[in-house]
Amino acid sequence: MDIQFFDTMERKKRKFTPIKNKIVRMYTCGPTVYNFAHIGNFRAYLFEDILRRTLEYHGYKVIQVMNLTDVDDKTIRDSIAAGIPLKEYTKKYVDAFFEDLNKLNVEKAEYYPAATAHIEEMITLIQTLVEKGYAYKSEDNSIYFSISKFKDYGKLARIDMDNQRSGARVNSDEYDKDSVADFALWKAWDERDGNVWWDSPWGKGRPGWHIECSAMSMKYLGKTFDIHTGGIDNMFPHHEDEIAQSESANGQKFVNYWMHCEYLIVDGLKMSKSMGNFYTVRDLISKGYTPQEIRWVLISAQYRRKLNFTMDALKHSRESLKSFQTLFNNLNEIIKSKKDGKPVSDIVNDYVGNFGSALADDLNISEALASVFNLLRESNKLIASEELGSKGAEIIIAAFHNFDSILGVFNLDETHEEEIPADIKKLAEERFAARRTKDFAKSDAIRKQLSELGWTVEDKANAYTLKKN
RNA sequence: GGCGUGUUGCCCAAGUGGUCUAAGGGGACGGUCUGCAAAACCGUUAUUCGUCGGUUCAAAUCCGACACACGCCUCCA
Repeated sequence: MDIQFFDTMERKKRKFTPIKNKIVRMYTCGPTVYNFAHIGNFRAYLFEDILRRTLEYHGYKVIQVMNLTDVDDKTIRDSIAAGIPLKEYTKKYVDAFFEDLNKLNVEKAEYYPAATAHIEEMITLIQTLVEKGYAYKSEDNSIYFSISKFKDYGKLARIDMDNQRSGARVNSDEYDKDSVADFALWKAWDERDGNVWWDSPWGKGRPGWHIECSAMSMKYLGKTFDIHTGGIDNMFPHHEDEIAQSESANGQKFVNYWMHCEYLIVDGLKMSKSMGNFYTVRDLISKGYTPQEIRWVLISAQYRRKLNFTMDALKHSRESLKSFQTLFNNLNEIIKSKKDGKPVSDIVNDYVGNFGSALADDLNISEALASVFNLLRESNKLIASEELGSKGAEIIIAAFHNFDSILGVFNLDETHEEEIPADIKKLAEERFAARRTKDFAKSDAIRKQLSELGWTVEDKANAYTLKKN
């Protein structure tokens, strides 16, 4: 099946063809580890996860790199403020990041290179740029990239530098740049950096932000690779600068497909670290939401659309997931029953086919989810009319396994049963007895009581089930 | 000032020239089932896609203008 992605560089959908047959080399911009990543960050990482899983679903092997930016203005500033060495300070957030990724069921990338572990590679790359005449040294021994030397500068973001505002403020430490948009490849040490510095041919200092991605992508993926992703805010200047550095140094195309994830907004407002209106994954978990619920909300809108995150949406995700779980429990019961039923493979194959082709079309998750919900409804219909046999139930469960290889939100492997506290169980038994003797007044009273305790009773002909509200 | 994006039912959200009297989810309402509920299922809920104009045999989909919202041009995914 053809896969197509919207390529930011060309601003249109393009058929995806990897450089090497069936192998996809992909670079995904990772976190700056100076704080807990927020759900806006995770929207981007989940987009990348869906991308990765979709490629794998369609038979590709993915080699993914995600960088960890563990040295920059903010990590230095905050570690000094906290009085903790940089390495130790960032480790806390690196660990937290992996914990959160794990909770959200994000597949592991092949490489998570840290910037501080690749200073040598960056220095080598900067040297190349200096030798080739793309970079210059300022009075304070910083090295800047001269965008006027790279005539394609602005091609990704479609920015014509001659037309830009020259910026209301220019940092005092950038006074000696040739042009305002020139960016640092190497920053000479100053006292604000404390004891954070590395030796270089230009004296002690530290790398600029953009250079790590050029150096590390080259090391792990080669000079030209297939896909580069990130949040849309990374498009300019970060990705533009990466292109300038990489293509100037290597004299060849940097990336074949650029994919950018739109913002997540919260209750209609832009969310960013600097505005402080952010939720972290751990915030939401401590409010009682599950990682699956969070994942469901964050993947449920197509990546190129703004996603408006609300608590309502989170609550709705709980309801949706619950109805799937109910179906899985019912299917598992039918499988155990070994009974005969109607053939289902035609209808299941249709929905599975639609699911795969929807995602192959620039990750159209909405259309893919429509298939998932359609199969949910069709399955419930078959169960309600008692037409579903154990063979059919197995086929349906297999289809949901197939969906979940990309969605990663279902709990399919075991029948999911809630822990029922003894006192709740006792009340429910009492109610069941009352109901059997047709003492409906008592039965209804206990049901109400249970509901207030957070449990819903569902009656069946000669049984009942308990579910958490 | 430059560049760019969006506007689809009560809410979320697909669809980007004919199969659209517009997928899917949520909500609301009515029904089936049930002692009553819950769950599940069925039905109803946009002849219409921000506004106006144009192109076309044909437009939510293309073009233009306008309105509103938002983003980037400041090391925020």
